[in-house]
Amino acid sequence: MEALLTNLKIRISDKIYIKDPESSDLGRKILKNSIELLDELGFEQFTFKKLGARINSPESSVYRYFENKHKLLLYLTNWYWGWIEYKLVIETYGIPEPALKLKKAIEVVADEVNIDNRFDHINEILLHNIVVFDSRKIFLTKDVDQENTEGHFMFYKQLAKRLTDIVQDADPEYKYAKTLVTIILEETMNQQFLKKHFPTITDCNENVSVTEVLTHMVFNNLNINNE
Amino acid sequence: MEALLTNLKIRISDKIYIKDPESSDLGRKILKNSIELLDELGFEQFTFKKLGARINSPESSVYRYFENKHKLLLYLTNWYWGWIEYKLVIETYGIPEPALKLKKAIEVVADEVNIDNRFDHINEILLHNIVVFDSRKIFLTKDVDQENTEGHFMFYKQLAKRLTDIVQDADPEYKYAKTLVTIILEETMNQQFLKKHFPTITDCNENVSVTEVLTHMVFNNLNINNE
DNA sequence: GCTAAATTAATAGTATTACTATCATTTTTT
DNA sequence: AAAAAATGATAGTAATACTATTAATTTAGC
Repeated sequence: MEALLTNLKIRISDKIYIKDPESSDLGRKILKNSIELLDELGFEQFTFKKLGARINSPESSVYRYFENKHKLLLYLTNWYWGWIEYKLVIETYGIPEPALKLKKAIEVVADEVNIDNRFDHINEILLHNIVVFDSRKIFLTKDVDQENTEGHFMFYKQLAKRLTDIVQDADPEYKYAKTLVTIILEETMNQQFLKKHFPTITDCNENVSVTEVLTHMVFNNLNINNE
Repeated sequence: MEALLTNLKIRISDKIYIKDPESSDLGRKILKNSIELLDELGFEQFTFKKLGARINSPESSVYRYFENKHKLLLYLTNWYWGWIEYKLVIETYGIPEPALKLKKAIEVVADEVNIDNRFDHINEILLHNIVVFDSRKIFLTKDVDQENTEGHFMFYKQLAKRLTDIVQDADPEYKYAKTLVTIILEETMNQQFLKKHFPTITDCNENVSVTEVLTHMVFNNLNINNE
């Protein structure tokens, strides 16, 4: 099965890029190196000029792929959520029991990330760091609403919807499934951030995983027969 | 009691500003107008030049109070959390019953904000909008760790600690009090944000308040006798 | 009420960022 | 081999995020 799925492509909306970065050597080089550079510098310090210097291309060439660095970050986070959704579907497909399915779903979202060899030139571990650190910045701008109508956050919303269905399947009576799901998604990232930078105000640490805490919290909230 | 407390001052660490903005007319003008302008423009579009234009002072005068706009935002969010902590102490002081105290605490953190006449030149409603929208940006920079050691996030951590004690009082057996508290704090803001910009992925709306949902979730998690 | 000290205004200047434009060169397609 | 497309090399602009300097004004101490 693994072998069959090589050279998969996560399809990102063409409104996010000017020229599909997956369609050329330079484009793929931009993706690979922007992930590495974003991880190193953070979003604020990252510039197309620095990226250009790193790949020995003028910044104007980068601008032929992405309008600006915000769109590039948008591309990468969409890729990340698309990838998580993809893993979610595959890994929960064969599980008939709703509670077990939910348990697995939380693992897919919250567990530590490993390199996925099916996708070349994307370092999923570094990308995960970027998502933890910078992904909220794509929402938190004055253009949210317009970007939202343009479908720039589709993958995230789609993933939230899919998870909501799983929660609702596990407990059809539960009233706040949507909020519970956004808490799972946001707090996965937030708790990972706190664990690293503010260890005194979180219970997550070397021995207690984010998955463990969130799973506990979710199942405590739901009313589930067999668990 | 209200009257007694007029002209209170929330003490912000002097490492955050160059000159105390509460100490002069110009300083207070900077605070008042930066809150309004940040609310209008958002953090990214806000500049000291625009602020200067609004208050008819050169930007160089603003730089005498704050090193840069990041520090200004830090000042304002610290003020906000200091204010919430202050309200928390006052409003929960007389409540002996731990569960009720916790209930009240969540209200103080998550309820809609009103103008507090004890603090002139600070519009708490606008400030709350800024906190919902921009406050995460003070953490999410490459300098977090250094800023943290310099005590720039004291108010937030202090508030988290105080809330953790209240949770632990209500249920001494609960294992994940710290994480529960950071979820209350962050999701207060996140759910308010979603309610406004992504209503399809949250249960919070006109009729269902953020306080209600978070309270439900917290109490569902804890093991509490009388409630 | 005067002097000194501190604060603010007015103005100019610099390095960096976030782009856009142009044209030459290389690569790809047919 | 010619045409089309992509990339490189280079230049330029407006805005941002500051720093510096000097003049004018306000405030504080006596």
